[in-house]
Amino acid sequence: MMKVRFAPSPTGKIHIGNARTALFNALLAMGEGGAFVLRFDDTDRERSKQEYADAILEDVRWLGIEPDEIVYQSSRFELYDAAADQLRQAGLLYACYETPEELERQRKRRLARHLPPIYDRSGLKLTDEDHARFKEEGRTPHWRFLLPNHSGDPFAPKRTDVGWEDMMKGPQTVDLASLSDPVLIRGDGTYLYTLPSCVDDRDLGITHIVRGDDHVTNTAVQLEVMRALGAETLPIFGHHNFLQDKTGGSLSKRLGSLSIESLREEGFEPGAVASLATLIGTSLPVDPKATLSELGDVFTPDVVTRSAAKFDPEDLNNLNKKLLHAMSFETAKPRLEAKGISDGEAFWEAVKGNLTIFDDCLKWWDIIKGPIDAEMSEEDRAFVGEAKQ
RNA sequence: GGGGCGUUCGUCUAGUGGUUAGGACAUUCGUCUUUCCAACGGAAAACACGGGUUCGAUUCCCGUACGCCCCGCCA
Repeated sequence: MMKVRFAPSPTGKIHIGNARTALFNALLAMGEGGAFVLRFDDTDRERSKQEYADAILEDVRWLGIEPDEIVYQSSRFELYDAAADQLRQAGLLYACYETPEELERQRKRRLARHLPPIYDRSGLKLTDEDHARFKEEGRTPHWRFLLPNHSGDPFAPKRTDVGWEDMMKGPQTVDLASLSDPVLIRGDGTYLYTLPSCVDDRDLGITHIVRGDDHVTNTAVQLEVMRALGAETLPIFGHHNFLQDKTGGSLSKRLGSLSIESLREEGFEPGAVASLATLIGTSLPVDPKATLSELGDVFTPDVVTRSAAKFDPEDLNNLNKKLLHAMSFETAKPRLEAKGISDGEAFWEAVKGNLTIFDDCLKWWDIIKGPIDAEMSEEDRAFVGEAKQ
């Protein structure tokens, strides 16, 4: 059975770009009757907060995704410990004692010499005495995974292409010789996301992974970690393009107004947000769909294009407007009642298309809140007033 | 510095060695409607730049520019 996951780290609120990743996964699973796992990557105890996890769950549900399973990585450390031991025994996880400052210096030095800023594996050269001395000094190591980019001599790496068939980008290859051995465990003993992610994807039986294309090189590393852990079958990966703001900048930098939470509070329909998040950056027409299953009917991974797509929040207004226009009173009724409008059918019909003011009202409770009353004609004001009572 | 990916109407995109370069959103005009919205119909709007291959390049090749991503004890 197909099983997908959305794995945010609960260190903040999610925005429309994150929602896109969640939606792609959910829609993929939906088409195959698969399961959706919401996994909180909260191995960073400092920055992870339960309130963010709760907020993300609320956002995901608001978009129409009900997780079949919710997992916190913070409750699974024994599994990661076991995996780390397994790698250590296989000689694939080695201790290093460089400080972040030292590593930074080394990177700069290599860059200055026009060399790729890759870790030189000096940790592998440490003798037992070295380790004992560091231990005596009270220094704790961070641990790196030895990438299989050599034939026997780790100090003589050679081009090693790792490839996979990407659901969205087609055939991909990454040269492991162009990467540093990834740190799996920090000096303080906590895990970076790589190992837990691999362990969980295996143990939870994740079959398909869709995520942003900033992860393409990570995927090569993770495929190797999974192989080293003895995974019998590897997940199928898909990397989607990113959304940019109007100016071509990164979306995460202007999280505020585009967080799912604020869009919800502004009164946008979940269908409008989900439709835009899903359909922008694909070859599909950006048509509002009221439900996830309608989106699922048209979505397949191959419609996602390869380059970043500029995203204009204005489009949300139009989608929302269209959705409201098509919305029946039955569907709208609970929404109206929640706002304290008892006999709302006349009001709803008015909002849907019989009033001049509608053009200015992109969300129906703009009308109720009344800030635009001044722009209304006498007639319209009387009509709305009547409908509201 | 190295590597990867990318660049088609304002935006999201389709597509091709010879096409009127197609669609969607937005824009605009019109029809309908008492009016507005909606609906329907029409219009305007694009192949990043420079070389090369070719009878012919938006398409193939090389280069340039620009953008994004990766090369983190972030995810």
